[in-house]
Amino acid sequence: MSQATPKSEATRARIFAAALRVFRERGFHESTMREIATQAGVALGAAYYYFDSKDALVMAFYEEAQAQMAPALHRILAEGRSLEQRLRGLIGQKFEHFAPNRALMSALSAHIDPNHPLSPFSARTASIRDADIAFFARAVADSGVRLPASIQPYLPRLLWLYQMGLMLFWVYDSSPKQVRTHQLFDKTLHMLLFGLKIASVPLLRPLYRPAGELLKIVYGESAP
Amino acid sequence: MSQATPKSEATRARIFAAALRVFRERGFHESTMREIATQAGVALGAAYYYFDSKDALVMAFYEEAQAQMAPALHRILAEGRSLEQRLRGLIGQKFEHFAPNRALMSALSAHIDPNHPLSPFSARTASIRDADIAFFARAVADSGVRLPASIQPYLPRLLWLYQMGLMLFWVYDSSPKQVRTHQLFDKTLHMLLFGLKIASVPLLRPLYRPAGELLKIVYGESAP
DNA sequence: GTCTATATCGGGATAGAC
DNA sequence: GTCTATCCCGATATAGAC
Repeated sequence: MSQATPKSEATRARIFAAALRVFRERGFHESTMREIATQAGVALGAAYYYFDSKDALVMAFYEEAQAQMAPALHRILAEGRSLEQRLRGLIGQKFEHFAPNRALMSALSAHIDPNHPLSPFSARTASIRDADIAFFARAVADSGVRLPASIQPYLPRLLWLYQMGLMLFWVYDSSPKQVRTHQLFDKTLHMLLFGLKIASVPLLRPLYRPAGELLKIVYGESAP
Repeated sequence: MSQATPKSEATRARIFAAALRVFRERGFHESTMREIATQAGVALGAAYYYFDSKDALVMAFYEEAQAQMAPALHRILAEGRSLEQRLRGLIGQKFEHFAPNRALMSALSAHIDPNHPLSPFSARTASIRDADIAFFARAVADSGVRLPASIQPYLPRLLWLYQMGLMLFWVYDSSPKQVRTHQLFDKTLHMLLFGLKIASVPLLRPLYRPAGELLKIVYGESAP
């Protein structure tokens, strides 16, 4: 997007930092590009020179977050042994990382529309999403989880979706310190692991076929 | 808000109709109040006289939809005997009713934020939501479904949530005639009914307690 | 009470001067 | 690369016609 001229890189960083500051204080919607520019000590036009739109600042935020979290996520996968430890670690790390910007996140989660560039399901965010799903794939990989062949390949994507649901709940969780989310996380994680454990039980056979077909439908061509 | 003077009622209706027309053509975000007013043959001020904001037009759309659908939903409940028939009927009716405005709906489903007035989870839409959930309560009422006491009371709200999830998928389903949604509906409905049937099986006991606690947490005070 | 006309403001985005 | 000026739009407000 822009070459790393030290000078320009510094200006860009200053604008980005100012944006995060303003977003945190005011919330996304109430923040204005004018104020961001002022806070960064540049003119409005300069802000638009570096970031095509207010949304572009958010994309930068996403990308930075992913880059910053990656080492911690790798460490968690390496250290954790059980699927439970790993999932708890991965998802917990996200909560921790995004906590300071929870207010900002809430403005963003508004974008469920897969056609909106900022949506976690959009084409624009595909690379971020795929990299993220890959972490879940690694978490499952040598965990000994066995599912019907029609379902197994979708597990990483389903776990990612589960995480997104938790994040969505978290973002709008007004309980002190978001305890409700953490309780929800705890309970659902146990239910999930129990579900995986009993998935091969004969009683549940009638669920396999429709579940497999369903996943094929949902992940048919486009990919929420 | 405004008394039913025939004259004023007609103007209001004209503006409302124009808004829906413009929304359908342009999409919600791209529609302007100026164009809606022009299309309705009134001045901008008149549009704002009847509708406080662009969002108010959407609220009116929601309310009108509910009022228009109510008779059909009652009929479906009266005619249908099994839970399956009823759920299929209720949810199918929604799809049918909203089909002409699917593009508009997609712009609206962007509002997941419970704090946003237009969100299906907001305080502002509570009465619509409650009335809607009541239909699901009636669908369950004499259907013979038996769940653990810690879960049973939440069933109508969960079914409503299930419906909202389907609608969300539908709204962004780009497959021809939204076949994918209808396949998804079919499969998940069967899985759901099977799940309800086997819910009391001893094997699944370990799921009751966390599930009950979880629902208590989620529906604790605020009510998504 | 119903509506027009118009002015104003804040804010996202762009064009062109420098 | 950066700034100034400008446009467009949602929203609000107001004065006044009928």
